[in-house]
Amino acid sequence: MGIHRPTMKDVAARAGVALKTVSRVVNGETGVTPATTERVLDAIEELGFRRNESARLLRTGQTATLGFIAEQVADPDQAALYRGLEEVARDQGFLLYSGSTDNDQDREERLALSLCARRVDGMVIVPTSGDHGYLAAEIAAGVATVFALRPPAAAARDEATDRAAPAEAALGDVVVADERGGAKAAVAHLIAHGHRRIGFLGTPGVPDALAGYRSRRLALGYTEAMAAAGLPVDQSWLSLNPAGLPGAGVTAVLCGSRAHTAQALHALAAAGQGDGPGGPARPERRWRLAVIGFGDFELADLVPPGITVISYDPVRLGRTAGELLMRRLAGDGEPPRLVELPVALIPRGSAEFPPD
Amino acid sequence: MGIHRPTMKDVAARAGVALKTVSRVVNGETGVTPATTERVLDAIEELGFRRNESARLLRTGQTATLGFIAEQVADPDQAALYRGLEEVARDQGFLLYSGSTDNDQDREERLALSLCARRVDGMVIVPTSGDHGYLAAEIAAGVATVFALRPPAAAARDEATDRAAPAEAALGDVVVADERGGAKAAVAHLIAHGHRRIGFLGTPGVPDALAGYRSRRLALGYTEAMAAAGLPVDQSWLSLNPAGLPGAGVTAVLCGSRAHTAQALHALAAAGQGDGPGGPARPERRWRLAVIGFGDFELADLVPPGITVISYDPVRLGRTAGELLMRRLAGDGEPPRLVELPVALIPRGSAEFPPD
DNA sequence: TTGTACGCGTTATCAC
DNA sequence: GTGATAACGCGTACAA
Repeated sequence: MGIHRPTMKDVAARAGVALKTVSRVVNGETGVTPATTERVLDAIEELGFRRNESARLLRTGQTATLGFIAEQVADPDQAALYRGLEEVARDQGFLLYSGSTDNDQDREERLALSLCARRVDGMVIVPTSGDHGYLAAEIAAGVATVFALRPPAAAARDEATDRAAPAEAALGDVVVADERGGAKAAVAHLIAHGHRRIGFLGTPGVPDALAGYRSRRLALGYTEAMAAAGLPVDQSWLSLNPAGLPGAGVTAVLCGSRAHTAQALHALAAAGQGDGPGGPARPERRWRLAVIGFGDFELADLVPPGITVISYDPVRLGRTAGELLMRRLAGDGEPPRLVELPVALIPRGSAEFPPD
Repeated sequence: MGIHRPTMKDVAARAGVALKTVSRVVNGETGVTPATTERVLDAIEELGFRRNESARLLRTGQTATLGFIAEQVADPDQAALYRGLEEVARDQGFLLYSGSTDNDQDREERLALSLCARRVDGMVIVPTSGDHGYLAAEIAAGVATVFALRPPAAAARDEATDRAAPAEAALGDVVVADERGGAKAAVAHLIAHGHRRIGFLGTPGVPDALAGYRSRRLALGYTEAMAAAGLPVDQSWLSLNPAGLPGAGVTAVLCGSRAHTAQALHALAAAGQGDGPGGPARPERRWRLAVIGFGDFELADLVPPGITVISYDPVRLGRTAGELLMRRLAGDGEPPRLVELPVALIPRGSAEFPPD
């Protein structure tokens, strides 16, 4: 509003000292008489002065600020990632800007450039699928950048060989979860329990969303694990329809996201004995299909028979991203790293039985 | 790093014009020859110039920045709240700082004052239970402030009469969910299904956490609803132990948080027929206790027999908070408002049957 | 111990 | 149309 916040100048005038003396007191520098200090502090108190950090940071050149750009900050995984990043930021005295792209490349670019215009020291970005060339100039100008949960321009990546395109690889560090390894472990788990006809429920065809990237990585691991076991894969198993699950000809299904897990469980519950979630007449017949989901969720152990999931630690992922950022800010000039965090299979019952 | 980002001065030198001309071009002001504009734009391109927003904002006085201070940003409710706030912020061209207090009053104060020192235009705060007098000076200086999910210094509130202490009420607008009304509706729902001995599982004794505040509000509504129905309340029903639930002498229980809902469900599953979540021998006997939770969660409909919850719309709550903030920034000088958003009972099965 | 002069990168007020 | 010059609120050399 029109209210004029007191500045150091005002404080100096009130205390009858020079600007620099106020600055000294505020910054706790030595070389000020206790008496003057007292006068300055009194003036600060009376005026309700609070140093304008923006002005200070303009002068000193560093902002002690990081940016977090997610596809959607409120998404459980990304919120947890944020949490890990915030831990690091807080410990190091950094403040955090945050924003969601909702999977819109223009929005990502606007957000990122806005943050750069405010001179954040670094950014953690959950990238959309688009091109990230617009960042090159900013990164070259010194804005440390870490990509999280997926690499930038994954479309340009050779996902089969897992080798990143050199240009994109040079943009910044990347921290991801090992979805591919997780899918392998899940399929191996199912095979160990006797399953042979295993399907995948996801959206590998959606290029733009984080969920699409994950689906592709999971599908890759799935395909590799099936091939390694010498099992044939019907192409329809890779494009399963939730509603048609019960008659899809598979005895087990790997779900690419929480949403897909929910869809599968709903479809199976509905197909059970037609009696809905109120409790089937023959509950032991309800779980003919083994289910493994990607992404843990609240009370997964209470959904009968307990939902087996592949999960990772998104908080740790965020912490790792933050630490990489800090290393860069400390002057680390090594080439960009790709960090792949392990995933874990959490068996709870929905995948620990043989096929019919 | 040591890299010198080009400034308007550099651009001016390169284009052979004055500083002000560059400023004019950058801001799209009228009165510049197309030829000069061209030269300036070329220089901008060649140098990779990007305006330093911090410097601009220092000069203009407004930062177009809001702050979001949560107990924990990654908490589902608060992440959703953030999302609603971000919608409003984005539409109005504001950037967002965010941070978590982890329920530590000092941390809240440090965060809030840091944001004020950076001259945010407004803040949305999920307050800790402590005193918020430290904010008075900032609010007086023009920082619009909205408290969300709980009022500041709830301890000083007369929770029985629901009247806020005047001093705290004057601090800023407040947006909360009507937990009290939700508890009333839940208890009435249970009574309508024939229940008479109804318990409450929560942590009303924890003063510091958001969960504690919610528990107290829910317990208040619970008590009122029981009294209104002329039903006696055994004091032990207000301090239930999850493990002792099956033998607590109640036929229904209202849970104060997702965590408590989970505890109750686990305890009941364990007590069921001793066969765990794998499926009870007599599933119809497993739900002797009616359960209503506060706070919806993923796949609540898949936990048999479907978990009935009281829920509200945290995204809407965040949007409301953002809109209140915008109204204040637009110059609204009305006395602080208390907005109470309605909650809804979502019946799914766990509370829709009579007592044994 | 304290103060002066200047610069950070931008916008705003005037002249020319 | 264009350009000096001051100003925003603060930090830093260097002088007093």
